[in-house]
Amino acid sequence: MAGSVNKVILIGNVGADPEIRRTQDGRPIANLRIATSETWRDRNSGERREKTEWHTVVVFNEGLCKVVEQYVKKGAKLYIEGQLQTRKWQDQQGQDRYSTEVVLQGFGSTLTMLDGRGEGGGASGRGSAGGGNDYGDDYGAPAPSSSPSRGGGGGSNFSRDLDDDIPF
Amino acid sequence: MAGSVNKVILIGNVGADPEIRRTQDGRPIANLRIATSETWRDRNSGERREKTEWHTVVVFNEGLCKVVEQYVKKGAKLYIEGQLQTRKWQDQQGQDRYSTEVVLQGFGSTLTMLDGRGEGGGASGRGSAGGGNDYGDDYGAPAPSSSPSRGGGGGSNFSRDLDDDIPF
Amino acid sequence: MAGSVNKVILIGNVGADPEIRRTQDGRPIANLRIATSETWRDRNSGERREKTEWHTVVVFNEGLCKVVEQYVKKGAKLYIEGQLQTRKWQDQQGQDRYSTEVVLQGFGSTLTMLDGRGEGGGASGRGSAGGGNDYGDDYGAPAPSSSPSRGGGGGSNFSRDLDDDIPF
Amino acid sequence: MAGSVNKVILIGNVGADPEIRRTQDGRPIANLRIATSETWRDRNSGERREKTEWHTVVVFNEGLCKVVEQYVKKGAKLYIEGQLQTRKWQDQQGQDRYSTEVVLQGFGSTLTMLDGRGEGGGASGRGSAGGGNDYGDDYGAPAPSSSPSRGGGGGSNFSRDLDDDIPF
DNA sequence: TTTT
DNA sequence: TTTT
Repeated sequence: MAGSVNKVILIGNVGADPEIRRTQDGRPIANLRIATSETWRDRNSGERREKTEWHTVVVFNEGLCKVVEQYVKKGAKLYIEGQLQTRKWQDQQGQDRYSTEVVLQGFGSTLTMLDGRGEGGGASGRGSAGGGNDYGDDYGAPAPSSSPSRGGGGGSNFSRDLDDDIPF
Repeated sequence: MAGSVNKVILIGNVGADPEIRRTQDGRPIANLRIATSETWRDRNSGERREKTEWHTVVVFNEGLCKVVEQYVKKGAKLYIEGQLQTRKWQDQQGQDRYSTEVVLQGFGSTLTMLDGRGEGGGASGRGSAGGGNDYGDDYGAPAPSSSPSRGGGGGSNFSRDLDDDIPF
Repeated sequence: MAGSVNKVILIGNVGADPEIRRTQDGRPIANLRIATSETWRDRNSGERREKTEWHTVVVFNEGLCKVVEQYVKKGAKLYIEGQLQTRKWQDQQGQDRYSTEVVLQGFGSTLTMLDGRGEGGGASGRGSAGGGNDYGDDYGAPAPSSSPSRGGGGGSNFSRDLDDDIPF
Repeated sequence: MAGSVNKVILIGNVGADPEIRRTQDGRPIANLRIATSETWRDRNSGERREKTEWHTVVVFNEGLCKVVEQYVKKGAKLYIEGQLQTRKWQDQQGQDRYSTEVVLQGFGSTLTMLDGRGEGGGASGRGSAGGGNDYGDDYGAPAPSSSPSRGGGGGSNFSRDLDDDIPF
């Protein structure tokens, strides 16, 4: 479909240290749980109320996974830009189940640390994405804020991620 | 949590005529299924490939529900701005299940028709939201593009929606 | 025009303490300068490079102006959601000049503090916008994160701001 | 600055056929004027009012420039995702002037046609950006919806665009 | 200068 | 289940 947009923007806090798994062919996948919350004052009682929403974020991009692995800890405040994706799976009873996740994978996906933790000596913006690979040519301090690399090394992660049916 | 953002932006097509239900106290809730899709060219085969993602959109705002009811039909192209929300429910076996939806409810939620269908004589932007109610003071043709009303009549839909545990 | 979107999202740091002015009829207007920056590694030299962009942000909303006045100081990190607006003015030679600003005024505009400074005892999200006025019914600590109020008191700021030709 | 975001999202109509210029070294730059507008009903008079905002959009990305050149005509409805950028220039009196533009250049920039005009036989989403070049490997119908290519041919446009001081 |  |  021409003219389609699927974008999620979150600013929230990481609920637990991220898990990093690997596909059979060695590519990393990071899983994050991020909380966003709203507070408001109840019209009747005047009490302050809060509602927290938990989001599952899945990072397929190799460069962003490195950032997650090195810098993102429980409690970190992140800016996330990704896409909504619902995947189907079977539970133990063989029933179809669906899980919706915020996926950071291809073009336009970003993860930025907002609380300045873990910065190993240098700031980095998305501009660092200008090279073929955000991190491979980065011999100095790694980048705590970054965008996915594309077209690096043996081909784009993006198209392969869509082609393969990665078991996750 | 101060400093939290939970935002979803979609541009896609409606998969079926919307369903409008009502809560016990008469407020409307509209359900939409929206498809977004990406196409790309496979690196190896050179073939064009496509992946469609389906999103469930739930509209709690009364004014937006009217717009949905009157103008949104199967096939319509929409711009949606809402929030991610996951709700828990029990299946027939009594097991916990979770569904993630794009909710249009409070501040910042928008729904805009992008294909010009169904426009009953007048355009309307989000500026129409300046009044106490987007539609109540709209003596002419209703607005196919709009933002939620707030503070109208007997209280904010928003806080009541969050307070009540609406069975949907 | 039906189907129009004009949205700016910034995360950056405030360059100087904000200025608050007032219109003839007493409504506040806050001006902020916000810096965003990108860093990247030069492909040839391998050096890290940085480019900073400065944005002028104008806050018309009364509630958001209070937040700015009380909490936003030089150096604060903010999340801003507003609209692009270009206004025409005459310089001293009588020549037409144009200035483009990020305006926080009506529906969908937000300002959120991301560094936790200035929080006077309670967090507040956009949910607080559910009432007729975000701050007037806020008997406790004011909210450092908020969305514009609408429809409060003597009418909507939004429509009046658009109707009036405020000299700013 | 770690943790910086500079994003503009527009949906609007193109006011005139785009202009395409070239830098000394042959790279294309497209200029677009895009109108967004809001309509609302005046609180007092009840009249419908409209305000149109004009945006200058500058496309540096080579692939997106091709799309603009081939498909974007006066009147087209576009979705644009870019960055705010203010550049300084001197007028004929030697005075400093500033122009703020929405720049489509590097990571995260997108241009999508929303009205289906000009589509030469095949849809293309941002997924097409998975390859080294969005258009170079596209021997079939060109893509009316696309994302910038990166890392194609003799280096990233992005870093060179930032390095060079392109006279535009 | 667009669009509705 | 949409759209191209």
